[in-house]
Amino acid sequence: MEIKERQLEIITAAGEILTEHGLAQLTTKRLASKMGFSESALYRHFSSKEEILVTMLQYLASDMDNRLKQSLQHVEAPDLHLKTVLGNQFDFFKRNPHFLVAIFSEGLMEDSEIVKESILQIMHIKKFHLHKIIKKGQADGTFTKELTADELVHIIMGSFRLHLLQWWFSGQSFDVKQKGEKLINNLLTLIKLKK
Amino acid sequence: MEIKERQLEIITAAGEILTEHGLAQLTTKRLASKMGFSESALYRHFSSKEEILVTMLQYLASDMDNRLKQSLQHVEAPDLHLKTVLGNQFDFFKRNPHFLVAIFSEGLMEDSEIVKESILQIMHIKKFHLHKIIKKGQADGTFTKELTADELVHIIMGSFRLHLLQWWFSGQSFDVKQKGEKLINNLLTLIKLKK
DNA sequence: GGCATGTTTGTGAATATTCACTACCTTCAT
DNA sequence: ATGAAGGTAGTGAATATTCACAAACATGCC
Repeated sequence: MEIKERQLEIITAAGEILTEHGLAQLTTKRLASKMGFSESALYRHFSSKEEILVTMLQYLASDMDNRLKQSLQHVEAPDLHLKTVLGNQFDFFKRNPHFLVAIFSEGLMEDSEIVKESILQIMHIKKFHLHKIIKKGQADGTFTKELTADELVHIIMGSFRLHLLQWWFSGQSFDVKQKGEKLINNLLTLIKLKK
Repeated sequence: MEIKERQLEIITAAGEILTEHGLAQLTTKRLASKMGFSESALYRHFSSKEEILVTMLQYLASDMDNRLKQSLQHVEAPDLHLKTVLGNQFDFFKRNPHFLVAIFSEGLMEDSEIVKESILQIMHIKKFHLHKIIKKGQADGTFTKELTADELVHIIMGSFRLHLLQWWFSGQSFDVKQKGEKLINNLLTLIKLKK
C-alpha cells in the first residue's frame, strides 16, 4: 500500500473526528475544515469519501499486522506473550484513540461493502495472531485444553473489546492500559493450568 | 411507561429497519413508508425522531428487566441459573433480532444524550442481574473466587456481546441459541470450581 | 333521531439545512 | 509552461420537521 504523506494527515484527521465527534460528524466539510483547506481540496487526494475510510482502515490493518508480527518474533512463554501482545494493543489505542473506530465501527459498515470488508479484515488479523499464541500455550501445557483454542480466543477477544468499549463510553477517562493489564491477568487466571 | 399500540407498531418497524438496513437508512421517509402512511403522520404519535428512538430503547429496557427479574424468582443452582438467563437472552434476540440494535448501537449514541443514556441503562440492567447470580454462586462455592464478581461479569458479558456481534455480522446465518449454549458451557467450565 | 362540537389520525406541500461531489479558476514551484 | 495543490461557487439529492387541511369517529345536547 503506497500512501502519501498528505493522505496520512487526512486519514488521521478523519480518525480524530470519528473518535471525538462520531460517525455522523465525519463530513467532507468538517474534515476539510480540520485540515485547514476547502472541501474540494480533499478530492485532490482521494476520489471519494469511501476511499478515505477504506484507506484509513487498511492503513490501520497493516500497521496492526506489523506490530503483531513483530511481537511474535521474540520467543516467550505463551502467557507472557499474551500479556505482551494484548498490552501492546492497549498501548496503541491509548496513544491513538482515534483508531478505536475500527473496533466499534458497526455504523461504518453500513456505508459500503468495501468498508465492511476492511473492518472484518482487522478483526481477522487479531484473531489469527491470538490463535497462534493460544495454540502454542495449549501444546506446552500452559493453557487449559478443556476448551479449544478458538473458544478461548473468543472469550479473550470479547473481554478485550468490552474493555475498550467501556473506556470509549467513559470518554477515555481511565487508564486503559493499567486496567487492561488487570483484565489480562484475570483471563490468565482462568485459562492457565494450575500446577 | 404508557405506550400506545400504534407507537409500539412504529418502534417495532423502526427496529426492523435498523436491523435490516442499518442506522443510516432509518429515515422518517422509510419509516413512514414501512408503516404505510405519510411522514407527517409519524408526528401524530411522536414529537421527534429522537423520541422514537428513546421510546424504543426504553421499551426494550423495561421488557428485558422484567424477563430477567422473572427468571430470578425461581431458586436454582447458580450455574443452572446462569444458563437459563443467558439462554433466555439468546432466545429473545433470536425471536426479535431487530432489537439487536440496542446492543450494538454505538452509532446511535452520537445522536443525542438521551439516546446514549437509554443504551447505557440497558447495559447496566443486564450487568446488575448477572452480578447477582455470580455473587450467589461465589458464596455457595459454585464459582471461583479468584476473580471478583465484577471481573467475572465483565468476561461473561464481553463474550456474550461478541457472540451476538458475530451472529449479526454473519447475517444471522447460524443458530445463535445453540452456539450460544456452547459458549455458556465454555464459560462455566472456566469459572466453576473443580470439585 | 339529528346535529353541533371536538378529537384522532391521516394527507400533501413546503421549509431550511446538510450532504457528497464537481466545473472552473488561481497560485506557485520546478 | 506544466502540473500539483489549492479556492469559489455552485449542483442535485436527501434530511427532519411544520403547515393547513380533511375524513372518520365519538360525545353530548335538543
